[in-house]
Amino acid sequence: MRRPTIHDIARRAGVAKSTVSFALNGQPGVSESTRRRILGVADELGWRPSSVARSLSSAQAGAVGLVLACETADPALMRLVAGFESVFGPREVGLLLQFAPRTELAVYHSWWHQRRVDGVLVVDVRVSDPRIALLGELGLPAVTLGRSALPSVSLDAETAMRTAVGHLARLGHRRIARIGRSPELVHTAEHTAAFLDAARAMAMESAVCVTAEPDAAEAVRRLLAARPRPTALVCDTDVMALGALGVAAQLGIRVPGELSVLAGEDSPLCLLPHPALTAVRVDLHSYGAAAAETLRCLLAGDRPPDRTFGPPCLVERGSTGPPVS
Amino acid sequence: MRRPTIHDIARRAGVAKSTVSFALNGQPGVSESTRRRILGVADELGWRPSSVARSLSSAQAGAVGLVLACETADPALMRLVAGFESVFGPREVGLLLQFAPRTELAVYHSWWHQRRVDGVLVVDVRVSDPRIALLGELGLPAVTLGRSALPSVSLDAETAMRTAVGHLARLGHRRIARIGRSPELVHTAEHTAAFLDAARAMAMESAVCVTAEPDAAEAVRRLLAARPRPTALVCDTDVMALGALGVAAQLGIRVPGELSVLAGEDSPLCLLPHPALTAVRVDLHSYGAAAAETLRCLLAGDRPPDRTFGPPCLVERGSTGPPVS
DNA sequence: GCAACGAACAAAACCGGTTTTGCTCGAATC
DNA sequence: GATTCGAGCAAAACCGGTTTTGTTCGTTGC
Repeated sequence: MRRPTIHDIARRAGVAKSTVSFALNGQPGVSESTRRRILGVADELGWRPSSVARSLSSAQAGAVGLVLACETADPALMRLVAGFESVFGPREVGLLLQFAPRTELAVYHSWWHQRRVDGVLVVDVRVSDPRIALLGELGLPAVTLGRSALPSVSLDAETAMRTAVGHLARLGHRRIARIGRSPELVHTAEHTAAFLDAARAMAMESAVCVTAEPDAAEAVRRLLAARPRPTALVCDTDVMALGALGVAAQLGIRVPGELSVLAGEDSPLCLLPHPALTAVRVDLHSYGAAAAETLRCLLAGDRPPDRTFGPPCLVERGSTGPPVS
Repeated sequence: MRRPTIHDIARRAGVAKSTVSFALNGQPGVSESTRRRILGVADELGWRPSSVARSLSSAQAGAVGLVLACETADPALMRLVAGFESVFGPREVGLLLQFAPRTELAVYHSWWHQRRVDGVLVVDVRVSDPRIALLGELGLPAVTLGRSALPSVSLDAETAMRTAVGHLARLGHRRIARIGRSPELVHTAEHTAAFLDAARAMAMESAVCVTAEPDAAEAVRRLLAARPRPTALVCDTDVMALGALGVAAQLGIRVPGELSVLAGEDSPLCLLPHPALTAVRVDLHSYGAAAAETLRCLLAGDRPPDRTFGPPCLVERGSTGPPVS
């Protein structure tokens, strides 16, 4: 099947191809009758613009990029990506995905040189992240999920942690712990600070934060080996929360009686175990969409304000309850 | 930062831009000394080809597409995608992702018209899938994951189910059940047939297959309400298996004593619960890579043979054991 | 009645590559 | 010594759009 070009339309309508271009783009300089004739022919031929040709002359790639560092199939990421897509998809802006465990910087370089993308979304921002500097240097428009020197959209860690810790406080917990992802992540750092703040505000007896890297189950085991043992555990991700439930089951610790488990993100996974996981729900799809919207603004030439996304809300299920001493 | 073009190189090296193109692409017709000079200048200027310009003249998009129907964040999908990427990423072929719950066909049409992609990968093939017909009609190169009229790579359902059922048979199970995804999926249909075959071959007393749609937990509950109750349950996905463990816990059914649970795919999720899930391991990353490799052949002009990927292997963990009557 | 103007369109340049064609010149052939 | 021939390169066409520049012609103003 041969795809029609504006040249074909021009020939068929008996006009110059520049006229066709003007007519199709609603530019002035074409009489109404000619415009209608051209649109008719274009429709008849089933013409659609070649994104490549348009990109070349407009110097716009018509795509945005996302580089993923981890090969670990984080379910949460997929929902973020779906959120990105909900903004760009309908606008016919492609979403280019690349996995690059250790070569993220090279990918950005490559994309920029090849003019493959108009902008990028950056997830899992680290403290003093080299990507931020590079993107600024290249002048490649970017929006980060998590605060950075670039335009960003971030989660409301304070409210999230106040919600989580407040819930546990109301249930009567006095010794709480939290397990998060790598401490190098801005997300983790912010949530750790917010967790400790909230714990102080609620006058917790103890509040400790540990990292799930490299082995989340081992980290949970160590936490639960402490004496006195924390009676509640806030897990940054739902996967960690599932893991915590597993460790508790293995150690014969009853949930929620002897240990309350709270997931810092909600997803269908939280419904699977018994008891189901109480979670702080963040709408990752909307979060992703908000980031995409911000990038869209940036690409349109505005300087979008940094946004905080939220607030999260608590979804109470069976994995949290009053501590039994 | 201005990006250098071959025109810049040509001016600097004092040659025509066609000569630069030949030199950079290793074409004959350029003397060795000129070629070296041009490569030197290109290197000095930090030149990289514009993918857009190259696409326009070569009539190749330099990208392949993937349309996802489901917004449900299936962790398995991410690993497949990572597998695709492991083939295309290093070759600087972009992976374009689009979520299109009900407009998949429109996306293919649009991509084809816009010349956005050179080919597509199709996941979750359904019986009599309209996408297959459309792709054939458009002549858009495609590889399906799961058998179809198009070039495909599929899983070895027979071996997988023989492995799973054989394991259960050796443990002494006589009444087994299986829960799978939508029966419309080719993947499900093939695994159902293979499961029933294997059950017959092992002279099972009973072997029933149900679908997890729309509510997997409810389906498991119904299965476990049957009398006599099946003593083992094969779950097509690891998420379903987690759900089955949850339901069993809720009903007070001990795993693996009263019910063995086996996951049809392995992932880190299988390690989370206690007992951890015995699984039939399929390397989804390699499976995705095999599909991508097949598409690459197709794009290179070969007609690749349909491949079966496998065989899977059994990873024994705690969720399966001899039935206690 | 003639210059000035603007509407409507054609023609051409451009984006940054690839590919075809054409030209020049030195070496080999007869 | 005139004729091929081919190596090495320049020039131009091309991909399919967008954008700038030119051209024609009817209308308006003085």
